[in-house]
Amino acid sequence: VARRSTIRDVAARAGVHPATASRALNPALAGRITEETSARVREAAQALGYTVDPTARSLRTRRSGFVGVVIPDLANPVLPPIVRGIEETLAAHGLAVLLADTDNSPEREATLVAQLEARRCEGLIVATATRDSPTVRRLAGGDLPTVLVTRDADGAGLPLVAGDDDAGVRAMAGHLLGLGHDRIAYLTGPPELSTTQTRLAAVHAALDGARGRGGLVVRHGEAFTAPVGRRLAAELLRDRRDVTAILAGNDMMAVGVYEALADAGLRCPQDVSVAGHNDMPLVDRIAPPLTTVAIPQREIGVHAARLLLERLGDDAPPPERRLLPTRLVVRGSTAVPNVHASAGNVHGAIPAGGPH
Amino acid sequence: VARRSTIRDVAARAGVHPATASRALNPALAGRITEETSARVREAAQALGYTVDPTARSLRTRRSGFVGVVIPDLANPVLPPIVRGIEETLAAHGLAVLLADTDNSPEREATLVAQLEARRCEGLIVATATRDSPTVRRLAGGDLPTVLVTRDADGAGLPLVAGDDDAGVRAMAGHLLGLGHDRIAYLTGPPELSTTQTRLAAVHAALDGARGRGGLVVRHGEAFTAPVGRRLAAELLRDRRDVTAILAGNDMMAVGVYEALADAGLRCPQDVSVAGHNDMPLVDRIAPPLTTVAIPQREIGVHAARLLLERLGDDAPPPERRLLPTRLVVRGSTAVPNVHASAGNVHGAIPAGGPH
DNA sequence: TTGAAAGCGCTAACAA
DNA sequence: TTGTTAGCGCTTTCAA
Repeated sequence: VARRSTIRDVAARAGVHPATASRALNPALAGRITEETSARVREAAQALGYTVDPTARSLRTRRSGFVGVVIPDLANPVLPPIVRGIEETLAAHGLAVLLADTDNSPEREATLVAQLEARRCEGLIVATATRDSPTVRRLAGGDLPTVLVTRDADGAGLPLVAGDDDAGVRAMAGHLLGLGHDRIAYLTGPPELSTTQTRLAAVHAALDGARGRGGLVVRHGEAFTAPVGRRLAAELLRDRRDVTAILAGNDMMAVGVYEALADAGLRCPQDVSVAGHNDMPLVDRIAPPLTTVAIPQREIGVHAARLLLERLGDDAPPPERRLLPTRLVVRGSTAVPNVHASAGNVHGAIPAGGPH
Repeated sequence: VARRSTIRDVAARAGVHPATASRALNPALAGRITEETSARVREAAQALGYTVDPTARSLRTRRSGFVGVVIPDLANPVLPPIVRGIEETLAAHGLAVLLADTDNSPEREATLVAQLEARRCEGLIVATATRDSPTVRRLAGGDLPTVLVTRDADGAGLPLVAGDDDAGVRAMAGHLLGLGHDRIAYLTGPPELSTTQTRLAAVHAALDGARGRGGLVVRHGEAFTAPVGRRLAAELLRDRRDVTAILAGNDMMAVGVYEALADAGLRCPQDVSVAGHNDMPLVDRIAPPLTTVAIPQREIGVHAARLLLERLGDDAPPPERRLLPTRLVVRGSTAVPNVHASAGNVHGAIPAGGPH
């Protein structure tokens, strides 16, 4: 096994001092070195197959070249495209991604963030935030550049990139009102998540004033999953058989709502309209195809990475909240209330709003 | 911003030499140090909030604590659970995951693997292998411990963890034969992937001898995607209207087949049965629910990580090919040929085979 | 523009 | 069991 060649080997071969070789190989120092010397060094490096040892460089420069990405659960279909967007963007800037999956546990979040700090990450992109996460609060106070994605933390003042849920949910509410619904239920997740709060606030803003007051029922569940959606919908249908539309906090919950409707012998959309949020893969193929709000996942990742890159620079701009445009996607799960739909379902996509 | 404390600070506070402090903090050296000294050092470390600098340690020990995970496309729903399994298992052993997404490009594969090597990863888990990947061939010859997942490389002799596709496909073929199908088509991906080869070989083994010879038609496409599945199925139906069952290389292709059938005015499963492979999320909710082969994704990740951990040790065992049991999942997309199905669809899961 | 010297923080080898 | 010494490979002063 041949020993890996070092900067000394390169220097020796080029007949210069290691420091000179180092400088010749550093693009930032171009111009401060003779082109001839530089060429000789590059040639030597090439011949020896030299690549810099990032560990040694890190030790010296105090820059690790790593960014930590903290996610709640990679199996959540919203996240992979976001992670991809982050990874691509950072890789283009020579930064590598250290992936940490907390499995939705605050304790694991604390541990993993501590480990990422110990590994001297240059920055963090955090998708795990609960509104009151102590770990995130600590990060907000510290000097490790941090950007939140998808989920916000109260009062932390950290930069955030997310879909414009407010506009998306308002567009969805408008769509339902336009169809003539006035007994609408909103099934959502735990209040600890900003996602829950933001979407719920938008629902209230859009529906509280509309038509006969009291037309909106809200139910919280402990997670954004199909089983929880099913349970909430079942309970709802027991109490309030008169609802004409059920808005789910996300697509998985909507799938659970489908089950509860089937259990109750109700048809979607003829008896009850259902809508989701996220537009995850295959929801356009389920029965009925789900009306939902699409969020620009990869773009969210790209923008989060860009925001972090900005903050890694010398003059970090003030924390920015960047909300990317969502899109209302109308499919077959929503229809005019109490009317037997017969013709083909409406398909289409309507912009729901831009950054604000 | 307070300077981070170093081992020297800890040593000074504990009144010992830095080397002693280092030893006291190293669990592997327990017993070779006075318990009293050790306690004093730990106390000092605690008081100062000391955490070792992994960069400096790496430089000295020549171990980075990183494992590179190279995947073709994180947006492919099969992969996230595998990555999770890997990440969890390695994290439990103090190893961090460096994620690299090649976007299915051999060039990016080469570049990213080179970068992971440059970063001194201790090992690699590679899911991008094409059967003849030069990059993977080079890794097989080198001394960087490498484990392949899901996709094998010809003659590289590298350890591999994957689902037992052979058993899974044979079980599926048996299921179709059992229903009475004899005009069966297999739509699959590019021959460069071992996935294609393995599954195709199993299809041949199970179907070539069965019933009237010539009953099997095979078509290759350039990718395992819905549009490709749709195109292949459309072409197939143009040439061979008599097929009674279409076996798709994976679930996404199967979804494309659904579209082609609808385009051709054919019903599934009444006119043509369709089956997939992978059992990705929501294929149980599409219309009709897809019969498919489930693969133990997270388990594959866990075993890949374990195999790598073994090889990181001093006495690496010989390369092992570990195939994990798959499961035939029968849903509503397969039925007896040429019979109008009316009753509820069959649901169930049958073990398809174990490791061999 | 280049060379010399030093040191990032840690731990392995050797000595006591 | 502990201390001493040295050096991992690199880059950045400082001096020429």
